Amino acid sequence: MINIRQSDIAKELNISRVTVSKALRNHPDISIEMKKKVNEAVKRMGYVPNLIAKQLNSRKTFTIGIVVPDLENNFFSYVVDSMIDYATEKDYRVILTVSREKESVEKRNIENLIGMRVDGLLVCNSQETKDTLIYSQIKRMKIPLVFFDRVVADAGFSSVVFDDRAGAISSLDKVIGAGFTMIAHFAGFSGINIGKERCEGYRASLEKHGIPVRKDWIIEGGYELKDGQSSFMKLLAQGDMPEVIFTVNDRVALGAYKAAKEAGLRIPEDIGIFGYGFSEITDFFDPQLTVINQDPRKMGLEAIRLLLNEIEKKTKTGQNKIYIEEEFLWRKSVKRKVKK
Amino acid sequence: MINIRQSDIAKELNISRVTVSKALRNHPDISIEMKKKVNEAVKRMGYVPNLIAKQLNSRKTFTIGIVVPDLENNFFSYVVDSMIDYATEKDYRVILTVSREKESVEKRNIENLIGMRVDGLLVCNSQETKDTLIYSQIKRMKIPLVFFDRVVADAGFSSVVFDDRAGAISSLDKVIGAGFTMIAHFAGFSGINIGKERCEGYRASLEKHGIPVRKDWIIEGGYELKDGQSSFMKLLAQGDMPEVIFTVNDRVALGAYKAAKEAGLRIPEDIGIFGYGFSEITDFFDPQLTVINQDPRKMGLEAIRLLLNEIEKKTKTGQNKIYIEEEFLWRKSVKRKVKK
DNA sequence: ATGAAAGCGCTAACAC
DNA sequence: GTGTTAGCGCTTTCAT
Repeated sequence: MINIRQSDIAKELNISRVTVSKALRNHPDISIEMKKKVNEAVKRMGYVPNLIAKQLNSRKTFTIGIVVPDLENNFFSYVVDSMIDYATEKDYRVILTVSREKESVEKRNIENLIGMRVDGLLVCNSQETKDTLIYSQIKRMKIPLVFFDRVVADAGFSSVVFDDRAGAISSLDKVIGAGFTMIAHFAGFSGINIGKERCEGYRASLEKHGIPVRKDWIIEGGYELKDGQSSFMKLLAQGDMPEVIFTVNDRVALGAYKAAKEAGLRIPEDIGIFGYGFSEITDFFDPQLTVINQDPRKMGLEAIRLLLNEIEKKTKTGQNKIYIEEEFLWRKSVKRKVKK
Repeated sequence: MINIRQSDIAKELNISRVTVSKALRNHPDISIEMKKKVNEAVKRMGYVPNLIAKQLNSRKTFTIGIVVPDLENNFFSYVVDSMIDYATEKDYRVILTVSREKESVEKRNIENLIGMRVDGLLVCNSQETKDTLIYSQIKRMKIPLVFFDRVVADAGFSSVVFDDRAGAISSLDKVIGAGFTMIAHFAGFSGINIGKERCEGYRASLEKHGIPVRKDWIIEGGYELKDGQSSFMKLLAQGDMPEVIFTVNDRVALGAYKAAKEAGLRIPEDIGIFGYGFSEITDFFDPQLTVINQDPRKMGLEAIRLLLNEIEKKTKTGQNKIYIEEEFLWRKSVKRKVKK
């Protein structure tokens, strides 16, 4: 690698390195002719300023560190995309790391990013994450950090999350409002937060409308396609079918689609299906999934916005909790019984 | 932001900063007891080494700069994911930039990454990119660079690409081998490289098997869903339907799906559809698309592997051209007429 | 208007 | 074993 330095330009022009530095930063000290000369030499010699050196003595890197659990999950790739978009607009760079849902990797990534002296961190925890020591250290070091989607509670950092319980309730309200009362739920595992809140919302809405909550219609499984399939099979085996199924996420919904079709049931004529997800993916479903849409771009944007504000001290650090509104998109996979 | 430096530890322990530096790097000079003392202080005081300073005098950053045109395109997010995977494994970091298919942004991103003194670059050009000046400069600076997917030819860099023409031919061969002769093609625009090669492959295979190429069965459109729909409508309007449609990519295929279903045609019973794409997405199609699979992870992995080898001088720079094999996945959207 | 000196946090080379 | 000196490429005083 060949690198031209300011001092090379200085030598070439027989001036001091400081003059070059000032000229490059358009310092009023320097005469216009000199600036012209310098800029010319810069082009001619192919000088590219060394940001590392600049960062070292400014103690500001214009770099944001991102930690996501997994990029294979398209949700996160959209989140990251929107973050980079905004960062670029504001002249920040992004170092992207992936934890593969491993607590140890998450920790290593964060240490690495701190070592790089990023100006701030955007973190979505891995599913494993229990040990919050590193976060209290970040707090002590006063490094701005914003959690998104998954949060270490009580660590004293700002966060951007969805309000799952509220989203579930308002969606169920709509489905019930459209004339349905027989609604099953393919839940995740009640252990994990995400599944719990959605399930609670489901129960709350039914109760609100005086619809009895049937235990045999809440089927706990996992969060993957196969879980949707097996839950559907289980439901079918029980014999007593609901009109609509509310699924904990889009992969489970797709599993339900497959199982339903294999059982010769049409969607939405024979069985309606809706659930959590995000529109970019569920667009592909046939029929398009009626979805409680969690917009990854909104989340990414709010998170990095908040972080940059905290970095630039426009907002108090660690005090903000933003809820991203979920949007209910009524599409093809559920058919209204009652007109709006 | 609060940062502890080696000198702070030195002061605390009443020793020289150099001793700290050496102890931290486990230098044989230093006694075991001293190392213990230092490491203890490190923990206690929350010292995190400043990589910026380290990079400045080692002139090595262990950082790779990536430029992709667009992360919304899931293909690229998988590519990036696999790159980060491998980079992390080899203790490299990744700065990720997105050009949004803009030449100007691509250029700015690259300059930025060079300024950060990344050890190497992984670049997929924007669709606009014409001006190759920056690439000749990179060549002059001897910065290792590997192009992937889209390449600036003759810039003297290594590259990793798919061999579209070959992939199309071998796939068409298989479809023809399964008993089909009436095969239409929804092409992109012949102006763009990607569409051209695929179309050439289509023609070449038909000709090889003595099947006349019908001009009215090569329908040029764009690369988006709506283009697949309109191409299908056009085909339908012509009245003379093929048995199978070969589409230039998966979005066009999905458009064809939609239009076919609306026209009351069943896939694959009434019409078969297959095309370029990648399996992660086309899995969602109903029925699953028979696809010429371009594996993004393979591409990402080969690209960063090659780059790291060039960085570490295990391979000559700029001399390698790797073709990623495309894999034909025979799935549900085309039904064999003849047994294998 | 131009330049000399000092320092950002770290490491390599060379004393003691 | 431990410490001193110098330098990575840049910027920020402060002289001239």
